[in-house]
Amino acid sequence: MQEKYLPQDIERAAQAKWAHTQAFRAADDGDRPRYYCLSMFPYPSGKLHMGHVRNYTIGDVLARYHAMRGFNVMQPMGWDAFGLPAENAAIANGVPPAKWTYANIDHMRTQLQALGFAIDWSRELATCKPDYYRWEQWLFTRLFEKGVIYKKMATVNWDPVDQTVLANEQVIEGRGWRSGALVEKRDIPMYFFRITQYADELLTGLDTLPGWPERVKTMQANWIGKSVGVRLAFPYQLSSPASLEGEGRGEGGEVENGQLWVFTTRADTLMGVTFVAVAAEHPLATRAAANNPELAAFIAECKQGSVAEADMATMEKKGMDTGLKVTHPLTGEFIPVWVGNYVLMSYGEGAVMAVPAHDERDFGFAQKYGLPIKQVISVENETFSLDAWQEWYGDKTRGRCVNSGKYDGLGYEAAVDAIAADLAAKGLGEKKTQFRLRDWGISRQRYWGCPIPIIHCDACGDVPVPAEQLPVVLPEDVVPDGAGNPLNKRADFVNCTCPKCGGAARRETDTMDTFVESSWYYARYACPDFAGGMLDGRAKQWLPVDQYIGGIEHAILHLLYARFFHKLMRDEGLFGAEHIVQGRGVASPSPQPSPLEGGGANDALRAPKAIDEPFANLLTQGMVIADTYYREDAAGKKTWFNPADVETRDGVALLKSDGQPVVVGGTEKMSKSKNNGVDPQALIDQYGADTARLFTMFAAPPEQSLEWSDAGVEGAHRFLKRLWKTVYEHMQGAAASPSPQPSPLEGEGANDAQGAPKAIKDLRRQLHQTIQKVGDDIERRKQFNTAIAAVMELMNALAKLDGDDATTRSVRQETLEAAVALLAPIVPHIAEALYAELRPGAALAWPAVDESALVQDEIELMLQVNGKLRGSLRVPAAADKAAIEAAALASEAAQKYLEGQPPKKVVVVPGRLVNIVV
RNA sequence: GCCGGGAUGGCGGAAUCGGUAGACGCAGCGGAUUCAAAAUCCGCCGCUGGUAACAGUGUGGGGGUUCGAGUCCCCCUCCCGGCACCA
Repeated sequence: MQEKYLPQDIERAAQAKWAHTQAFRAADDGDRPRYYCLSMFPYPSGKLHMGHVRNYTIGDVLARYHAMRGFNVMQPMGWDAFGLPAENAAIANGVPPAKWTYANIDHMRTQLQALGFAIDWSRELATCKPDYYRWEQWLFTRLFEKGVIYKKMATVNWDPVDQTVLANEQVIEGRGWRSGALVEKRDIPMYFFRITQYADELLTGLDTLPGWPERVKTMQANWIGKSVGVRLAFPYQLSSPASLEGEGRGEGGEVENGQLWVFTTRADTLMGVTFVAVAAEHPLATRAAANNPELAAFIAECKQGSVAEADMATMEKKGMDTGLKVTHPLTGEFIPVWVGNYVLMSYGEGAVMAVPAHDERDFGFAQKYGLPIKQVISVENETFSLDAWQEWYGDKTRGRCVNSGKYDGLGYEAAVDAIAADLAAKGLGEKKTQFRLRDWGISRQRYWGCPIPIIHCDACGDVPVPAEQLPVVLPEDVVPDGAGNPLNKRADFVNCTCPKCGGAARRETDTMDTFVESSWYYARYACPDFAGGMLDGRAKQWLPVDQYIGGIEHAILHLLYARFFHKLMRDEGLFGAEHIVQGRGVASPSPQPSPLEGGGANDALRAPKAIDEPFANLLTQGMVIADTYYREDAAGKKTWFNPADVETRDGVALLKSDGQPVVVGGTEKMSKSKNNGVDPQALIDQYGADTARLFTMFAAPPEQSLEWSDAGVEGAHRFLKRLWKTVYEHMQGAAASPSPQPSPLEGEGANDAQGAPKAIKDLRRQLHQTIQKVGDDIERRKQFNTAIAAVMELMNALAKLDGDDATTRSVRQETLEAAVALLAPIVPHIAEALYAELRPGAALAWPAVDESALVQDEIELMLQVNGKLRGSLRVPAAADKAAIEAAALASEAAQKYLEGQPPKKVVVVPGRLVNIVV
């Protein structure tokens, strides 16, 4: 055995062996239970970052653990290859996005392979390849014909200088990122997925996902935002535009009757409405602005700035009176109509009824513009005052109606019911369930994406591309210049013939949101080579994904879209005909298959699973963060330095190149802008993949953010060196000993109460406790840092075990074999090499727990007096409560505090503590 | 602004069901080894007082429940993620 731990050598050898034996090829057939372990695929941005290393190591630990326990594991990998950064790189460097993307993929694949992940590379896919996106286009055309996809107008960020649509990310403080021009909102036609049709199922489906983090389910539920309220109308009469002002009834001219619809969850406050507010894009606002230049200017101002909700919600609330009046649906009173910059056209009806007395935002608005505030809810012992908003004004749980005529005295629910009934009788309203969730607009005015398979024909309208003409191939030789979609300039792409009438037609040049590609890739991994359709029978066999791993930042959008897409594919019959109808699939997910005992178990077939949800278990990992360092010049411009170029001496951070100090700027998410990314490649080159893997798993639990630390990496590497050395010395001892290599102790031998020395018994107990804990930490708790800590403790204990007799050497052998196997999912290369030394020719197997080694005959309890720790107590493991209490009271510590008095109370928690209250 | 999460020694973190706060690792300090250094090995290590035994105190801040609270409840502060065209 080699004396030194040489990670580069053993990692190269292990990876070569795995490649040669195709060790990670998932079998599509066979009767071993399956385990589908999936990490979110990367965007091929250039090179791997630490977040990738962390994500894929977590997945790899789970995949390798399950493989060791006998599962048929599938862990695939692919590339989320369409997207904006490729276009940005093209603008910056003049390289076609396709070329840039494929080069990045090649480099990153090499990096992933160097980390030794147990990936089945035969299933690799890239979303920018026609053999992938053709099926997305195919599904689009099916859904378009079914009406699940439809076209409507939607608002986008428009850069008036670059003449292009901007992503929210490209709008910096209301201005275009390249031109610096003030961004405008502009309405353009887009295609939408009718995700709201599935809102209820997406909400109730969350209850069938016990393997998802509560917080992700809560976020999704809030995002879907189901609320029961009342949709109601404020009738109005408008005369011809010439006389729009005044009471709105108009003298002379044509009278137009209309209804302004709003949605409210507080119909009980309807009698307190003092104005209604409409969005700037609302038809009524447009109408009123026609001959009101001041209002038109205000509407134009509202249309400036980005469409991002965070911007909308934090800006100053502004409004303007339209001069129009509507009538209250119950009282017939005239109510003024305002335009409000805070009213969203895309939610509800694009208009809200304002009750300043009982809505905080309306209250502020009314105060600002001097609009009336009318109290219609009161709470006992509370006094209403116009001076300031008070919490109870908006509380619907405690109030009763006042100043509301026949509704006075009613509580929230009774008032809503009564008012809804009266509105319904007049045909001016009804109860309605409203979702916050909006339909998913997928049109992007960008080049590097999946073409939307629609042909525009003057005679036939929007015609979906027939299946036999798919895929609509995206030309890959295009270089975008940042001004508009370059596809529009490609006559060879745009010009085509209408599939219906054969006349000249134009191809749609918008591409799809890249979220569409990432919404179904998990299913395609089951059958990436299937040329006859989107999915084949293998998808049904592998799905749902047993374990999905990815960043918490995807908690809502990606995970919701993928759940939605899964249901679309189900209803398209892609998982088998029996699942087509909603809700007719298997009712609830089966529990996780339990690990196989002994690794064989042909009968432990995977139980039937629900096909309604794509991901049975979800793990959301935290970010990787690192220190930032900078220097500031006279003009206040900061230059950021990479942590790799900085060293800390005596608590002062110095730049390595000039030895001068730099400012420490705090710990932040690794990013290009702060130049604090640590390149995994440098780490692998210096310490090897196992050290990189060990450190990322040890430094923090998966769900928390992970702080980068060079010293921590050293520590991880040191542990692996020590592990290597321990095995080496053990093997040297074995070679020198007269007896052949020791076999590990099995059960009885060393464990016999009289036979074995205490040190041996204690170590074996710790060993088997550790086996139990590590399995539990990996499989149930998914907390790998404590699993590693437990093995470290075991190794520390082993180091203290002296002796060279046969029994000691056998226990040492048993302990080392188990420790190496327990670490194998985390540091597979070194484990492979050490196990080959400890057990030549044997395959790595998960160690079994020896229950008899866990038995203890005496245990230690802590002794508290008044809840404070005052001593400890040794009692037989079998002692009952009375015996423990007697022993506790008799103890020296108890006597000291009791001072001869009887205790007030004694609390005995068997196996834990005794608390004496004096 | 809205939704979700977090805060524990000098640092990363542990404490799994309300029961020994600080496991494990890093840094630091002391020692061994060495001509010396690196590497390695051994020991110490929350804070305050004390030579020590020990005592007090301590999980972002304030209050509460309990024999007992890092953990449960109420209020507050700060930090992070998401907000529909970044992926």
